[in-house]
Amino acid sequence: MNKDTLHTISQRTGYSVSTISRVLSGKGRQFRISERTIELITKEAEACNYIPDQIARGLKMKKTSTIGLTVPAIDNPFFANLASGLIAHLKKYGYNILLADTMEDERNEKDALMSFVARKVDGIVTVPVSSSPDLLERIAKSVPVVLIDRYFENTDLPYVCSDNYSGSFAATKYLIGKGYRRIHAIQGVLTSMPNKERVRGFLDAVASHADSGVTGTVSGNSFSLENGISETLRIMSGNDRPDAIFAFSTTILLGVISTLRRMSLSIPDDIAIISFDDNLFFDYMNPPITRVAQPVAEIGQLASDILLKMIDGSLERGEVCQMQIPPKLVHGESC
Amino acid sequence: MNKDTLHTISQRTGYSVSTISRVLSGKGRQFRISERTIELITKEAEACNYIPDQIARGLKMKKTSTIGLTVPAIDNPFFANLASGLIAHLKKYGYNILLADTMEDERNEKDALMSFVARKVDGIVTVPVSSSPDLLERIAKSVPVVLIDRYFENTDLPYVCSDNYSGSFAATKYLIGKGYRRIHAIQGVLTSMPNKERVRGFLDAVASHADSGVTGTVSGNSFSLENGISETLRIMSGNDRPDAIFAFSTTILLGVISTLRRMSLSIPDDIAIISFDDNLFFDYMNPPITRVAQPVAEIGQLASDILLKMIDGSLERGEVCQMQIPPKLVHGESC
DNA sequence: CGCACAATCGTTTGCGTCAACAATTGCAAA
DNA sequence: TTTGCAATTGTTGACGCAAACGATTGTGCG
Repeated sequence: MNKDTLHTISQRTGYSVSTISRVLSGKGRQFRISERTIELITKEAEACNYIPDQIARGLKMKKTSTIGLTVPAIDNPFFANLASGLIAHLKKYGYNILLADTMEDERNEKDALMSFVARKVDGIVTVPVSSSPDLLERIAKSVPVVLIDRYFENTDLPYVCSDNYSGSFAATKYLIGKGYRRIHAIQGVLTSMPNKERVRGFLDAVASHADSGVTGTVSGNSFSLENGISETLRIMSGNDRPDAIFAFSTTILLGVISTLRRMSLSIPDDIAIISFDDNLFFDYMNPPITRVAQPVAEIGQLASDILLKMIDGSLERGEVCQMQIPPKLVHGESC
Repeated sequence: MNKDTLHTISQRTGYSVSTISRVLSGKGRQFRISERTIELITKEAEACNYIPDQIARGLKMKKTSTIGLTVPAIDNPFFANLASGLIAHLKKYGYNILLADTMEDERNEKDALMSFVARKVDGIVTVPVSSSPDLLERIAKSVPVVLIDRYFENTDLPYVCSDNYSGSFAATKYLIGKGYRRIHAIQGVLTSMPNKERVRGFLDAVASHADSGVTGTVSGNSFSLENGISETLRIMSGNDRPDAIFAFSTTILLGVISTLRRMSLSIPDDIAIISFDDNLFFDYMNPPITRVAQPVAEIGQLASDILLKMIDGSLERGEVCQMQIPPKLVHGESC
């Protein structure tokens, strides 16, 4: 299979390589190759199962029909869903996906991005883990790049993410509206933009109800299960227990839940829970979790649309294109 | 960034393209290029941020350092975990991953595989969705291919999957040991090998206890939430309710759980639940789910090891290499 | 002083494809 | 008959890299 090249077909049919090339890339009519020849060549190509060598074609055309995608952890459902949407959407336009899992490691990220450049991908979609945009900005000069979920201040790199501020703000307002007064937020990586925005939204919402005695505290330092566990333990063993916990990620949430359960505290009777992110399982938990669901599909769709526009040139290279999509509050029974 | 080629560096340094090539691919010493020259060229390459064009290199070397991976649905945690393990493992050997999501569609699978071939991947790992091994067998003649999870009878295509029969058998035995007597299994896609094996294991286990009055029934036809819901409704509204349900996948399980909850039946008091597959969430459900956990990481590891051996030739092309890994019963509190 | 042979680097080709130029017909109009 | 032009197909480089094959020095030795 697939040992044939334009050359071998040329030999077998007697036509020149370029005629074969033209016919098989659908330009036969355009170059006025006779119907008879077209049919003959097409038949031969089908017979021997010819598949054009994309490597050779890529070298010549400087276009690989490949998009590089990096995510911090593909086994995180949020990123898996993102990848799923991106892959499906970009496939429609004939693109293949080179996927790299950076495992939240800056070095892996660098490796992956360099590899993408070396492989001449037509574009890059990335959920960056690095704290600096330097490398990405260098790369963006020669390849279209779109960031997702996490982004940087003071750069023009295009990005799409959910509006973490408003999502966090709305969730906190919701808790307050439900009557909760001592709310504690367990945050993730301090330096990441989404986390900063979530903290800001949380604190602003609390501040706007300060006169009704609402207090908000924040602690934690990682989007991990362990962080959820240790912070829950800490705050619940203090003498000023909160009456509601806001988990800034799914993993944190699981840590919170398992710890509360071990302490025999019931949700939402003893303490209310609300979380960021969404997951199929949330609706099947006991109780179902109220959460701020990020519009993953939409984010992926928008990001790829921007990328495609940058590739075909309909979006100026200099043009700043940064968008935040409002997340949705999904009601469970945990508050 | 990355506009330099061996040629431009050659012009700037005055050395020939081949000298540059040798130095930059680490063969300077081997070709007795002088230390001075090596250093000079290396410096220049670093200065201009030279990255070898992998497309051109691929064309010449007939090796792309790329592995193609197809999964039926990357947003399914089982496959996401699989991909995660594979990517991490293959990265160690310098391979990049072309990921295709076939969305359980045979045509997508064909597209993806053809694309892999055209892109001259060095190897293919696939969770096939097609019911016929024809295409894969054709491809396997020119590119190393390893199947995962699903496989075909009567082929020599190498595969790695969990031992569905023994897993299913053990789970059923466990239920019986716990005292359950009327067990119903909700199955997935009838034609898929894993499903067939699970059914066989289930029925064999039941049969081996037929004299103690154990009965086993099977129904359903898809690894989906809907199937879980409709089958649960059906069997629970009959006048011969089972006392235990065996869900053959996570999605089926969720359907079962939601339906039971809507019927206000409590687990495991009113009815016991056991499931195939594993998931982080299982431990945080209420109650935690007892399940047959497939050794995803191990499967991925083994599959890539086999693939690597096929690539470097240390595994004969003709040699049959098919392995089934025993899954583990993970105890929750749902039985 | 000439020659062998190491030490050091260069020339050229080809991987498979596409595309810019050419080339070859035939046939109608002048 | 010549000219012109449409209708067909061919030739010939790149693309950037690696490797096969050479080429040029210089040094030690007989």
